[in-house]
Amino acid sequence: MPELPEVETIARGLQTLILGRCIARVEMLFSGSVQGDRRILTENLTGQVIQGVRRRGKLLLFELSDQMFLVGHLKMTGKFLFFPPGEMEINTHTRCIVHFEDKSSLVFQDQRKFGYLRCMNDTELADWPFFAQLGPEPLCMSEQDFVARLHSRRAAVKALLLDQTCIAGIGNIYADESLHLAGIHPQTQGASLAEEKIVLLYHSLHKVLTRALEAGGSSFRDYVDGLGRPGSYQDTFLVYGRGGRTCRHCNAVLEKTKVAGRSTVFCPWCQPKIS
DNA sequence: CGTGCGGCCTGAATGC
DNA sequence: TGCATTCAGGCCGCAC
Repeated sequence: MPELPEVETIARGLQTLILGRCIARVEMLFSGSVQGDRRILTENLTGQVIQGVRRRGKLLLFELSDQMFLVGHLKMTGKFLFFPPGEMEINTHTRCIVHFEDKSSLVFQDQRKFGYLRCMNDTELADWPFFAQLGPEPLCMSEQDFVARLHSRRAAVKALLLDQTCIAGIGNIYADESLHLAGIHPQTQGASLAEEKIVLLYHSLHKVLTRALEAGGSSFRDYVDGLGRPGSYQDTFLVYGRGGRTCRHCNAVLEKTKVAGRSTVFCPWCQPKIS
């Protein structure tokens, strides 16, 4: 499930691979993977040149000519794969192929069909509610802003980390990992957290995201970057996917519960209920 | 408005 | 063995 570090790794990798390439044709193999007008994607992109590949939250933004953007959300199983000329491989999960003029290609695969592509200009992008309502980037926001956003809410702190309008880019893996590092119980209400605890969480989140970026992301299930390479941060998971096993810090048995409808693992000793 | 939960989708893992 | 159930999870839409 690609979160901030994975999507950032994909964006950086694809940037070097497809910058300046000109789109010859966009081929949709499954129309359900397009949001909005499908014809814009298949008809209006021909001749457009890739000007940049960026990330905002978990969104991948391909910047094109004429203030146009090809926007992609990978959700859980989405992948963007680049293939040099003559090397393209497609399978039953291939949803869309962007053919470039030099015969190289960018393929969108998505087993569970949750992910999507959409094409829009800069104004439409800015007016798109999901994009407009995204919270700040965790690696760019200030400590004070982070404290203010969590301290003013009554929901469970884990639900707040997952709320993309509160903070953008965090998913289940990095929520659990950063809460563990900060020693905070995932069910704790934002408003009842001591300010110094929220500051600690801010720095823990920074640490976890930075290390995950250095590791090229996490490949717990099937994440790979634009060249099909997995990340390695899953080797250092402290809690995610480790329910029932022992805490690497104190040897207590890690508990598995549900918070905000998501499977949640935490250490009952390192992350006590009252913080 | 803030919060919580079901549904979407597929395939791997588990249960009987 | 074979069938049925459970689980994973980002985000939308709905109910309270």
